[in-house]
Amino acid sequence: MSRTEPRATGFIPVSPPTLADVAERAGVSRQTVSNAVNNPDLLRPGTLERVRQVIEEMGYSPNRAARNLRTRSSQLIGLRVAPAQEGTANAMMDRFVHTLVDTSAEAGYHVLLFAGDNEDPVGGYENLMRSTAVDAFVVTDTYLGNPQAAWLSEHRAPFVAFGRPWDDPAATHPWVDVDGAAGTRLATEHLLAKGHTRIAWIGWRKDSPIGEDRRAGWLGAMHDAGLPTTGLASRVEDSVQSGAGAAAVLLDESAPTAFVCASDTLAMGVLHTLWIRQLAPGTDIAVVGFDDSQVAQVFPVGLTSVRQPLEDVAVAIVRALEDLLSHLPATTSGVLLTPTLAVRESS
Amino acid sequence: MSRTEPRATGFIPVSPPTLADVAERAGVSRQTVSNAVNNPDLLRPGTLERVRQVIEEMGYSPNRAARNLRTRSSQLIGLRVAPAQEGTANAMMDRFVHTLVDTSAEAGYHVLLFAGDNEDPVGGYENLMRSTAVDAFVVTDTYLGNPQAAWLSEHRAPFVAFGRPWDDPAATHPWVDVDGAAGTRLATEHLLAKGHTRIAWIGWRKDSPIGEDRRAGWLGAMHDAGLPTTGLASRVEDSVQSGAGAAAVLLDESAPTAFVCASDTLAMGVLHTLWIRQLAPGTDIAVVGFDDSQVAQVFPVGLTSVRQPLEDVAVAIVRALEDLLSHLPATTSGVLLTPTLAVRESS
DNA sequence: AACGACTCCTTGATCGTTCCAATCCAGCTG
DNA sequence: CAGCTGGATTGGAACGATCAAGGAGTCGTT
Repeated sequence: MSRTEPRATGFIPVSPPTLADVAERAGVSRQTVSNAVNNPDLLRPGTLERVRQVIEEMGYSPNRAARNLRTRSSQLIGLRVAPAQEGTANAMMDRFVHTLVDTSAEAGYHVLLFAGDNEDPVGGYENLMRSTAVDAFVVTDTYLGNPQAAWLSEHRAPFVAFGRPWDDPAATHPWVDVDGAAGTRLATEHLLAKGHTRIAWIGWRKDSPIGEDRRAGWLGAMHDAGLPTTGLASRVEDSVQSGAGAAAVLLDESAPTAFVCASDTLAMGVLHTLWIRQLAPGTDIAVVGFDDSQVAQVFPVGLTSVRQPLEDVAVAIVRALEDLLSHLPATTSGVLLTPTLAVRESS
Repeated sequence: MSRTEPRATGFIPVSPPTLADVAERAGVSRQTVSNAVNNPDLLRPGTLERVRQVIEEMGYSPNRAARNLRTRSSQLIGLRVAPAQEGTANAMMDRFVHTLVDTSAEAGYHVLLFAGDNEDPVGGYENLMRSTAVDAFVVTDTYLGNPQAAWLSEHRAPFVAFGRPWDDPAATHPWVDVDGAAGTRLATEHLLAKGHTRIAWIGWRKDSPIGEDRRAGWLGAMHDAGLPTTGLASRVEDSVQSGAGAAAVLLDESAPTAFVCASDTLAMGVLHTLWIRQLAPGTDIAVVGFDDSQVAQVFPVGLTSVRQPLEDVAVAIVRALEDLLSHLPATTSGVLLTPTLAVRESS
């Protein structure tokens, strides 16, 4: 009687079996089937086996909408994707999304992408939260003082940030980040070990906390080695042209033998300048980039680059999400991971 | 009475308002509120206005799970992401996903990413379909004779493919693809217009229908121009090294003045060889790649490349999905779009 | 023999929405 | 004025799962 007549008619796709269908066929109650799926321990082994077999036979999977409605959870994690824009190297995001999807799948979650609107950055979040479409969010762009983290905190929406709360160290939300300073320190020490002493820095303008963090790693390593840094640093915007320009100026004025850059994009610029000047990367002048992007890997001269452990970031984020959603007291509020160095021909 | 006491207690996030809450406050029935949201035309203007105001006041959004359960649709589109793997240039996928998310948002859909397992390529699809978690799928990797399209067709799962059904021209599912041959023809004709006559081809092995398609564009353009092609083509696997090797051989044996490549990866290899031989791309030898990937854009010498109209692909896919899900007769089964040429310094 | 404790399973209610059929009401017709 | 029409609104049922109680049945204890 749960399978009324009109449901099986016509060429319209036949509805999948329900809990009640399985129950009837197995000669047990709905709840028992439910338990077979969600709490197998509650059933006697014999019953469990029988129910499982019927489930298999009928190809039953719990209807997600019904389950979501009842349990008030969707097993979905929302991830905002910025509007498609040209040029910006988001190959890193690609790697991150892949690992996030893989990792959260293991924890029983799927990833829901939603469109971001630059005009109204929190609109998408609000919508999904109010309609209880996702259980939590992963927020990735916490760098510029964007209002998302604050807004989500205020509205008590569960979320984990990829990126430290730079502007508000007192923020209480969980976050995972990569230690940029440790990365550039790694790069600089690698160059020091190779015998370089005049190691230049090309980074971003002062208003980027991430940029300042990365710069600090270079500066610290140089100071620890007792080396001077005056005239060896420059701050430009993140583009190939700017990187090329900065490299040209530094080469003319300070004669460095190596460059550490805040991004692969800037490093590309350096390589460009070297190329024009007929200097061989790696032999004449060493170059290290940041992010280990696609370009670093395929460039005719492989670019040594600081590589973020995005797999570990994804794992940490998913773990934080699980803690958050199980209403456990958060184990820790922030996790800081250390990058590695992918060494190639350019250094 | 719909708002029982315990719901508003404690620090546990207060439940969002429901249809019934809005109805009570507005002094109308649930159904009327529902109509205000979904079928405004059915309401008298005055009523509509009043209900809308209450909705606004209370910050009401329909609960997605409940709606999904009742309507048997989730407004979600499933997209499988291949397991994270190193090296393969999927920056194109990145661009595609962005535009797909944007486009489907306009049509009221979100994109659900799910993990793919190489062992069991259809497992993820089956799961989501049986649990009615998504309304349809977008399948992107139809190149190698993978079983997904066939499996989905067989199980009557709604889906649209990005990529032609090469192995089965009789397949009836909707698809959208980019005309690779037209792209390489465009590239070749661009080079012909620049005065080149000895234009070489570096492509993939014969078992790739996409590769053969792209090759055909070059071949056709050369034939149409009455130019010989013997000794000017080579087939290798898709890697920088292979491209570099092929370029070296071709330069030695056939003295081409230009290269058309089946991918940016191969074009990178060509540039590498030119670099080693101190030949200037663009002035000495012209090079054209395929996909307009990140590397093409930032390479010290900008790489001319065939650019797939991924935005248009996304739009066409979403349109096909809408047709499919509204149970309209599909307007057309397949859509073939023409790429453009992004001209840079290398040609 | 009665009782509680425990295991295993079942029953009714519920989540929040939309579908369906029924009802109300004003305006028109004959 | 009854009868009809059609637009606006309503109440009950259903979607398919889980939750919260409650019943059998078995066992050991008093």
